Amino acid sequence: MSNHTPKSMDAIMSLCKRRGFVYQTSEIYGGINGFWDYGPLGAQLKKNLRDAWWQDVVMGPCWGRKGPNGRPVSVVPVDTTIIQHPKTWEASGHVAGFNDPMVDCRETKGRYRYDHVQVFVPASGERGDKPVFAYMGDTPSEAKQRKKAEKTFGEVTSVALSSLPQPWDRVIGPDAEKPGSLTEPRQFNLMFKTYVGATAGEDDKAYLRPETAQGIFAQAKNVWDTTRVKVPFGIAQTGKSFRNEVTPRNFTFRSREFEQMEIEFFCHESEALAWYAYWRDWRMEWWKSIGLAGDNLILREHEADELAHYSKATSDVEYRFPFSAPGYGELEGIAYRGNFDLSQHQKFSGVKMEYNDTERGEVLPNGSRRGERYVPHVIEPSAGLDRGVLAVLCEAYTKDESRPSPEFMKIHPRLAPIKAAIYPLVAKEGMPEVAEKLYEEIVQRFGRLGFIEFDEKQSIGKRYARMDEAGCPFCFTIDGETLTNQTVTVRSRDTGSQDRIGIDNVAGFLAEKLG
RNA sequence: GCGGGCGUAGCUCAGUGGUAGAGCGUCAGCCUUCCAAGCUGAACGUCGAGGGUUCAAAUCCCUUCGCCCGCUCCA
Repeated sequence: MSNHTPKSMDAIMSLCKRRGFVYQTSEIYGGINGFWDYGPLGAQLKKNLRDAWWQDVVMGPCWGRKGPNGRPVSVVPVDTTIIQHPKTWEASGHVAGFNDPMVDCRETKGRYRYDHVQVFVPASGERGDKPVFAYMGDTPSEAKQRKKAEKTFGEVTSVALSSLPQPWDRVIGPDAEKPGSLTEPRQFNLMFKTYVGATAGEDDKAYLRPETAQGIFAQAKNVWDTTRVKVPFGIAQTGKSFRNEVTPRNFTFRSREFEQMEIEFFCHESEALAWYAYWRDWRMEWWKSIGLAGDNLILREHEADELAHYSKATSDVEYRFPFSAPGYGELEGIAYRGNFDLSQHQKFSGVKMEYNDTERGEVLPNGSRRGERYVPHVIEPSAGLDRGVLAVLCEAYTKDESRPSPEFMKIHPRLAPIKAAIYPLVAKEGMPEVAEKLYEEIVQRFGRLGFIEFDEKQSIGKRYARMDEAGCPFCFTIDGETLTNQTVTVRSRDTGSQDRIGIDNVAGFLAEKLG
């Protein structure tokens, strides 16, 4: 199982196109880098995944399991705008973080964050005409360059590249052999910029959000002021975000426009680590429950040196995509962010982000509590919806040359865009009429979950094969026997097996299988 | 952003200077009482786009866009 050959990404992409899961955006104009559209089946698949998340996170959080405080988990939704006050992104750190100047190396083609490049220079300060040695901290270049520098100068000291005057003719790049290969620093704007107002100028510039999280943080106070929620509780949101990725790559995995499913779960600092572990473990189970079971899915705890400065713990749910194998690509990050974000908004907006927790503090004579005011800590399970769809597609793609349909999609019934197909075995002897009647009943009952197919054309094998590629889990076929004993066959996509059930039991069968 | 590969029908690909092709899919008809994706037929292409060379360009040259792979990046 663990050493199966990776699936072909090309084959998956071909199937996605020809069955209408994913198309390239603006394809008739030659496409545009980093943007993808969903076709009919893809749009429904994506909606089903989003709905599954919403159902399990907002409507019935964590499958009704109690939290570490012994109470049901409480989560409420919001829907915030893509364009927000520009100060939002100053507070969040994105304006700074998304504007990192980079330097390139002409010799090695390497690229480095300008403010992270250090240089070994003589400790004496006497440099003369000799070259100095640039490096990136905590990379192999550090030891290597230090060795060379010490050989040249003896005792060395480290200064920031930015402290040296340009052009850097005598600077040897971190991985280069010759001096003078580093370019001037260049700005990369990773946030999409736009202008608010029809006659807007530079003063009216705004950004398309690079994450949905900040809309939640910015409205957290409104939510606890107006909705009677009590800490601990979560706020959830799905929606589009935008990042001008340097290198969009790997089909839809790194797109410039993408959809997130984010939870910010607010709690008291003393309970935060327990909640962190709770969310981390449940989110992992959730991904398994929608069909990503097996060794392609892992939960990876970040090492201390990998953590953002404000995070006390972070883990990723990762999937082994065909293009990342044998490595993994991130589906969801679960981060304990302290109270960094709310504190930042408090600082930048001047609005107090403190929650008045009336269940804490000393007990007063009348039996109530004095209360405790604090800026809540937050656990952030942040998932990529499009990445989830991609993982589901990759996991579902199955090749079996022994079948009439050598390629088919084993999409979990809960997510499958086509839930069921109703077929007359042949288009005669009254079978189409019976099938149509069943079809109408099934559409009535299950049509809100996904597509229900009806088809009486061509041979039954051809129709089954077509459903295999579309990922439809069950086909119900009306045959001659149906007319005499009121039974139909259920043909299962994954095994090709057939079972007879009563025509009256079809709805019950689907209700059980579709969840 | 750099380097490499690729771009011809919905999909997979053949065609390397001289009338745009195949298989699959799609559609129609036939056949078919459970894999018959079988049979017959049909539709579908400014050969990614723009420019150039040539009597003639899918084919050669330049530019550009997109996809894939490797670097780089991923707050």
